[in-house]
Amino acid sequence: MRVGREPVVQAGLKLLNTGGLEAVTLRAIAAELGVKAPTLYWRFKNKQDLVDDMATRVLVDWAEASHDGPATDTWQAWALGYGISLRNMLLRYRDGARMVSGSRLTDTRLYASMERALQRFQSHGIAPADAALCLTTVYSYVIGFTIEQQAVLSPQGERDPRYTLAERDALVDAERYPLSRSIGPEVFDNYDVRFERGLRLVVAGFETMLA
Amino acid sequence: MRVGREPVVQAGLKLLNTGGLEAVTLRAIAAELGVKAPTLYWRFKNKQDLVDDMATRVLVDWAEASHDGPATDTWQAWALGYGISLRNMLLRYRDGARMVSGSRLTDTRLYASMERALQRFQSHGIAPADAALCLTTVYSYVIGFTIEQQAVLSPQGERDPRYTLAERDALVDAERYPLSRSIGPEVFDNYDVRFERGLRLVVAGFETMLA
DNA sequence: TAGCGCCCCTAACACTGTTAGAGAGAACGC
DNA sequence: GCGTTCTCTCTAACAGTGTTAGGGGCGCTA
Repeated sequence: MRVGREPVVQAGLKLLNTGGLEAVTLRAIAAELGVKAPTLYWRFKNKQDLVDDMATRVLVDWAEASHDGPATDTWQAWALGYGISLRNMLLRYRDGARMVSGSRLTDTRLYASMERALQRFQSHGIAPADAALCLTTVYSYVIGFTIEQQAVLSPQGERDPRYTLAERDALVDAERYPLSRSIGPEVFDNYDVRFERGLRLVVAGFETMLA
Repeated sequence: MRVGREPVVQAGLKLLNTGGLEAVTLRAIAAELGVKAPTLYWRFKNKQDLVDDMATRVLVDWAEASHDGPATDTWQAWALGYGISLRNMLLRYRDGARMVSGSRLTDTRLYASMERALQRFQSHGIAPADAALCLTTVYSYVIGFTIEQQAVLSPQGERDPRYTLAERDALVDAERYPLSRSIGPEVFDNYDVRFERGLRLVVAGFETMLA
């Protein structure tokens, strides 16, 4: 029992951050632990099993850290924090959103966190079924938005050269598509404020739906 | 000039539908066209270049078919149709959402469609910057939601055995997590109505934000 | 001491995307 | 008509991937 599951997951996350999802290879993870690739099959059924664990670990960290932290008086503020902290956690890892979106989450600690979230909504008079709609909608939005962002921007803020604003301007004919061109920064930049605006959209929509 | 880009893209989409994203391999595509794999490099810089074209073609089909079709009197109805038709198009291909989310879109016909969308919003007195917020938020939501759905459900409606409701119930302790357990169908089923509810959330939120 | 189960190894298989380089055949300039 | 060049496809190969089969050392227990 020298090399358990946990060190393998940690090595995988380290590789994820340095080289992205393509760099997460069984041989590289094994090398990180001073071991050969087939050894990993002693702990994991296959690679997807390992990646599932990596994704789950990221979400468990999120759920146990920020998620339950500050008690807010309104469910709106709490829902906003839910989405914002989720995105922040995904952004801490390169390709974090892509990894989580393609993985299966198993750890029951996630259900504990979900349970507390539903309780919180219920204490504000919101039924679990409605709360679930709000949470899953926010979740989908965060995943979709963050995948898009991480395809363009690295965690250090450097931009994929194929996605620069100048590149886009060269492609979009200013005379035929003036409106599309004018919203360039609105589509390719200011991710933080754009994300929060969209998130507020969702929460506000849920609010009006309850009424 | 026997094998152009277009037949290659079509062969790729065919393989995508029969075997999912993992089945889209250069050798398989080439075989589909009665040709060997290296030939594809005459038309495409690399595999990602090819997949980008596949994703773009799916979105162009969507934009030119349903998107501009029926003239609706309210922008709300139009925005709903935007999201619904986008999801429907993604669902027509296995792993459609995953493929689109990871690809770069280049065809300028997409900008033409975007331009018409912005015009439509403008004719209702909505500034392009605001319209862009609405469109990108809906887009992110659709991508995130559909990725999640396609990870669980095949286009023919059959379910990945690891994601059955019974499997979930076995994992979620009914005594400790009663609320989480009660929303099982709300999280694992009824994708169509759940999607539309979430979409209405977003549109309603944009509506209240304008006021 | 004998056996057994845990852990890690080497070797190999069937794939993948990708490149180098050769050759068939049409198109072009002289 | 001839030679050259360009377009397209091929074979062969490389480095790398996930994964499996099977061997062997080490420590525990009977």
